[in-house]
Amino acid sequence: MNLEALLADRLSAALASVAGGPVDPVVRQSQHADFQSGAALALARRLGRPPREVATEVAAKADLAGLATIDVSGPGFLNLTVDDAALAAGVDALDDDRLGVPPVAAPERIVLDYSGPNAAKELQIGHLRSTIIGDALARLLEWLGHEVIRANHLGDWGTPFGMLLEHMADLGGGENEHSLGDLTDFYRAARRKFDEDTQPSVRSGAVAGRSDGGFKARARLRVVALQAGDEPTRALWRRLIEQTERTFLDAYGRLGVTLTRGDFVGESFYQEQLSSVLSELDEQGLLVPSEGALCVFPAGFAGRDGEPLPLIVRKSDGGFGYAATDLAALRHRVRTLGATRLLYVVGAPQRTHFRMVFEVARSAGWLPAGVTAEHIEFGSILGADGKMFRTRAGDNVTLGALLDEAVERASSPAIGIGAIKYADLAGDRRSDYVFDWDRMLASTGDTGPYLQYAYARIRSIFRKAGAEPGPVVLAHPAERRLALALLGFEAAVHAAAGRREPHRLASYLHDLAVAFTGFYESCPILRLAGPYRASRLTLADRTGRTLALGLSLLGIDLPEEM
RNA sequence: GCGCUCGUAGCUCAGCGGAUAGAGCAACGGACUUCUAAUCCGUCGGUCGCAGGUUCGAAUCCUGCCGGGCGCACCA
Repeated sequence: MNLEALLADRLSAALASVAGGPVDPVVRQSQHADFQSGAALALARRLGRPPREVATEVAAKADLAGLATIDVSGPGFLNLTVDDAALAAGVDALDDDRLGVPPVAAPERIVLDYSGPNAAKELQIGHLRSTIIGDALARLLEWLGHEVIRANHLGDWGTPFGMLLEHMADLGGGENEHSLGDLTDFYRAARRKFDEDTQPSVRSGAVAGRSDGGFKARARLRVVALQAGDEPTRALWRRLIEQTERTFLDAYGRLGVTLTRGDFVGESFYQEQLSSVLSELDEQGLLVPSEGALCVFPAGFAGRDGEPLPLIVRKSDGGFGYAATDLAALRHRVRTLGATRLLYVVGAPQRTHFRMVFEVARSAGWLPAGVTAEHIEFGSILGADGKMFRTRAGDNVTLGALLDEAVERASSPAIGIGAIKYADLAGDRRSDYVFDWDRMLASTGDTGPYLQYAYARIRSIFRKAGAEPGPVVLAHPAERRLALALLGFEAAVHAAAGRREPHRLASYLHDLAVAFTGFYESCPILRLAGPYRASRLTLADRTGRTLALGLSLLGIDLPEEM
């Protein structure tokens, strides 16, 4: 049941009849009543009539029988107060698995690109937001009835693999798995060898020496071998990728993220499509040689010096960068996978990149009418000092270490990890946020534990309650407030999914928990007998269902007890 | 330099064209013989960065300025 939509429906009929055409009823929650509409104010101006007069006419024509009462207030607001009987019936009806929310009428096929860590590295805190936000959106959109194709765009290709594979070969070809046991150490060691090799060319080290001379050069050759399909090199590469995929899946499992191995489609997958990306762009006359590279110059992008900014499709050394891969992936997702909507959950700093990619794709005809691409950007996680969140030593924080600390501090995986996820999802994703253990683990306030606690109390009641829930009767103001909150679920889910803003759902759930806690404090249940007890049990039951469903859509677990 | 983005209560943030700007934290004062007090109730606290403009109405839209962040050709 969607109260707002129901009220808006009834009001828009009245508004249309007064205006002689469709008018957006703009029904919103209000402090002055359950809901309000300011539509008459705007309409009055259009009609050149006094606002209160228009409002009065709309109120008179609105058919709200059995649903709400309406009155004109202030300069011409329409205040709507929902009938208690309608509220009670609405809550009674929330007894199915979907809480009365129907699947969308027109499902889309959505490719949702998120997480995207780099192979051969552990997941870092830098991947946390993309993973958490992306997974919440995946769950939400899927639950609403869309077909969601999760795409974990792994960084499994490119220049760093030269040094990684060469280092791996030095260690004995990766025969022994534990050489990759700690990927962070492995990566660091390779990096160190690469950086410490200052020799300008391979020539001086060509005399098979024990010194590591020429590591850099060998790494470069290794990249060439990888891209040329050299089988021993490919075998090393596969081994490395398999190992890292295993560690990613472990981390996703711990985090409670729905990505599976089948969702892993790394950059390597698109390598054989790159030449045709190039040729199609060329056929359309979009490709421009510049300083040795092949570029597209989408309109409206200027660089530091005011010159047009290129999207570099092929580098001057003949290699392909991420722009080419992103274009290939986009084309593949539309053309082969048949997506009607592309979502990229990637940090805000890449905004320009995605604008350019989308613009070029449109020019190339890879984003036809009816297909949309959207960059779901998000801000950074900051430390208490307001700078990027790092360890004391200045290193990136690994996800494993972060989750360990969360579980230790909360002494419960569900609570610790839920706290991290909730903190990430509770604010506007575009804003940076400060990572603060004490705040996110607080049992009071807008936090995961607060919501989980409300749920645990409900479960506790039902462990003790003998009687069955019964029809809702609203007698206490706290019951009414809770009922109203319960009926706001559908609107919250649609707001969150429609704008790809999970915090709309998170903050709804917090409001619901607050309404429940108020009810819990002032409306005893177990002590009662008869219809009021049954009614309150129903209210508690619906709250529990809504919290459980809502939090599951955000990817947050709920303990039965706390 | 150009572009994008953000500046709301001491702190962390909602609100993004509508009625006296909301939460949480912190501070202060209350509430447990009562379904989990990991809770609740109350008080205190804001010229919504500054200045103009559009509008019946602006934290919300436009312009300028100040301040922070990010981006600006071969790393993704």
